[in-house]
Amino acid sequence: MPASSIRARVRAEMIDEIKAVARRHLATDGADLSLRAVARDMGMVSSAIYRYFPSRDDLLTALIIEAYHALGDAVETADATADRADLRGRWHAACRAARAWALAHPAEYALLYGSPVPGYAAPVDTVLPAQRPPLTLIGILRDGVADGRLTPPDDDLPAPVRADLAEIAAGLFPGLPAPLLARGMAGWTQLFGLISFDLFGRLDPVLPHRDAYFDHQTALMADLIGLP
Amino acid sequence: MPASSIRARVRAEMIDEIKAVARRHLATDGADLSLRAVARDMGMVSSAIYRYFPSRDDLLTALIIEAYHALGDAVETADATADRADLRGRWHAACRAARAWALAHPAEYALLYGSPVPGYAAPVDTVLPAQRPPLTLIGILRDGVADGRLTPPDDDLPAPVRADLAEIAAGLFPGLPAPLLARGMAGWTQLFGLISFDLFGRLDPVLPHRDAYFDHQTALMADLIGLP
DNA sequence: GCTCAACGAGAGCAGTGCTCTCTATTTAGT
DNA sequence: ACTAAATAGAGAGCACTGCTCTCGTTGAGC
Repeated sequence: MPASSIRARVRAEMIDEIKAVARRHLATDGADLSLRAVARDMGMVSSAIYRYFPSRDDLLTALIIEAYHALGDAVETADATADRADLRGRWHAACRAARAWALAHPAEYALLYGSPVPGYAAPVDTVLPAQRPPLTLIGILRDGVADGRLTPPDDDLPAPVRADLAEIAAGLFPGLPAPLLARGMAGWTQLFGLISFDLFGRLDPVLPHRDAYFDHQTALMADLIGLP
Repeated sequence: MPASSIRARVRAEMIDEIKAVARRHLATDGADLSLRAVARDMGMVSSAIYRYFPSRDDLLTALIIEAYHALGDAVETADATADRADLRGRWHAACRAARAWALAHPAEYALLYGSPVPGYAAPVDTVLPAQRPPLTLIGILRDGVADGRLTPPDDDLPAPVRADLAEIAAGLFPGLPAPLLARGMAGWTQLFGLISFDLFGRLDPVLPHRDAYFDHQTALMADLIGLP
């Protein structure tokens, strides 16, 4: 191993440590990450951080990508662990995994799905990781259609909506009918809304039994989709 | 009119103007409201603002309450304008009004439904205004049950969920069965998710026909609820 | 061994929310 | 009508932020 790589390795470790400290700050102090506080925690001066991240937004972007992957991993492994033939079981497992991750990492979830930071535009690097959770969910439907366990609905969609959805399906879920894709996206939208309301304290005072409520609501969407 | 009230009137006008300028800043600069910038726009120095609002959070709270009422007004009048007997028409009108208001006031919507500002806890004054949109939506279901146009579903809810929902119904929607309330809340959650995805740019590149998509998705929820 | 890039420290800039003090004005009480 | 008190605004200042620039130091490649 050439000597040059030790500097590169130290650099990579520094980047990792900065991200780790920043993630810790997110968890304790909330979503407004202070670069200077991160630097202080590392015994560095704030300008030194700029050797590794050109700006605070770039650090945030790195954290966002990592968070998307963490959430994606959680959802995908939950789905993969469930019985492949049990579509409804997979749906519930994936939904519960997403909610569990969000409850365990509220600040990171807010980073991903909260209101966009003013002036911050999500870079292209984030769009693929961001697609993983919905891709997993709708992948369940595609599997169901493929092996005949799930009979797609026959909604009459407005032509332009059907065209848009058909294009999406052609690119990501070959063979998935547009009406079913629409219902799957409804399920994903619902999942996001459920977790957001849960996390941002919109229903905890009025609904003490939130786990059971969540399960029932995701079951409603499973019904809408037609999961057996 | 006693002379004392002219000072009070000027004060009220000042408060209104501060809120108006702040709202304008929200619309142009995004959600991170700068108190100093508002003061500059009014030809005042920043400390003078503190004669009217004890802190930046209090100014934000005032804006939030106003925004909730603006959204609530939009949704309620849309519902009230529609044919009272046409439950599905009322549902769509209310949903469309909420989305239209959000698209017209994205920064204020983000203030209401985005990730909570770190350290900012919504005061009690906001909870009643915040309930207006979902109250309107579920009020449509209550009306439907009351006049027999809407037959409630017979889902078997987990006992604790049924109890929680029954308590909510007892307080806000007497006579509304718990399973129907659950479906109505699903519709509200879905509406929030739809608008958020739409507003925060999560589906505009992939779904050009967003109006039609929105209508179809809200129709799906109307189906789930059972609106005729 | 020399050279140049990388690194960290430090100072500094413009901006933020907020507090405190000081002055002018308006209100209220006698 | 005069005085005392409440109110409004200005200004300075504190601690903090992201970010830029300059300065030595250190380490890697030739």
